[in-house]
Amino acid sequence: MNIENLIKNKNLKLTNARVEILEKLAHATKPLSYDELKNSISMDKATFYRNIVKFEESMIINSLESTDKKRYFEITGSQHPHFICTTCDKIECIKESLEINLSGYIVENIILKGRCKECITSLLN
Amino acid sequence: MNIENLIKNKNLKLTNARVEILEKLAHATKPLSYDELKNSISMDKATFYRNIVKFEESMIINSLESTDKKRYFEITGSQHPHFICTTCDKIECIKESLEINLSGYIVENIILKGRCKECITSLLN
DNA sequence: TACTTTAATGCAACTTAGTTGCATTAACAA
DNA sequence: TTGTTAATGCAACTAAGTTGCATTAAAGTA
Repeated sequence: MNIENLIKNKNLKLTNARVEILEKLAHATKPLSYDELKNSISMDKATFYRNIVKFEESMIINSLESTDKKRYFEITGSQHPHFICTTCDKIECIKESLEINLSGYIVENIILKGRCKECITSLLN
Repeated sequence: MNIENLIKNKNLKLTNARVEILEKLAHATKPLSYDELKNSISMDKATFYRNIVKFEESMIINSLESTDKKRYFEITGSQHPHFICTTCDKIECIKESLEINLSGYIVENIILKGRCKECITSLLN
């Protein structure tokens, strides 16, 4: 599925801003914040955030709140857990699946907080 | 361990503000935000947040970021996962332990995001 | 293709959770 | 009791994200 169909299939108007945002997120290997995207996109931040709302309503993207007060955005699909390091604030995608079974709830996202490999190593030195 | 010892054992000065914050958090059944605490505490918000920093450094409390842009604080000890509902923003403590094994990382907190029982029920009606 | 409707956009002003500077006050060790 | 240092209150600030409004552009229709 290409970006244009991703937008059109949700009955959203195809605009440059929407294509730009989804192109960047589709090529990323981890969730990105507005702050990380702003230099490589050309729209106003109001447009960015209004499109983020539309994308989340349509479940094209999902987001998570980090320890640095920013929201991070990611294309939905092949959902996976995320790890947020409380020492360096880095966000990583976790490849291995984590078998959470919690009856009665619908779990959409798993976020683990703690110390990442690099921060554990530098603590030891 | 009472509140006063909790503070003194970390070599923090015993102040009214610190006792107040920890009293409230110790009696809570879920993590609380400044917004939820402000009417039952008597200090300025600057004092509140500066003490939060001290408490987190000393690992007396820990915190999590919710979907409502607020931080929620909780006494550390008997660590357990949390569930944040992406529909109603409610935070719940999860009783059952969730067996996460992720080699190389230190996992300090598990946060599950999704739909809570009440929001699933009201979706069906 | 031109026309029409409605939604998307840019800009600037705003909101609000959390932070900081500074003068004052209180904890606590000697 | 006093002296040192950290904690506090107040007010001003910061920054991620939101909103109002006038303008523009998408896309359905003739």
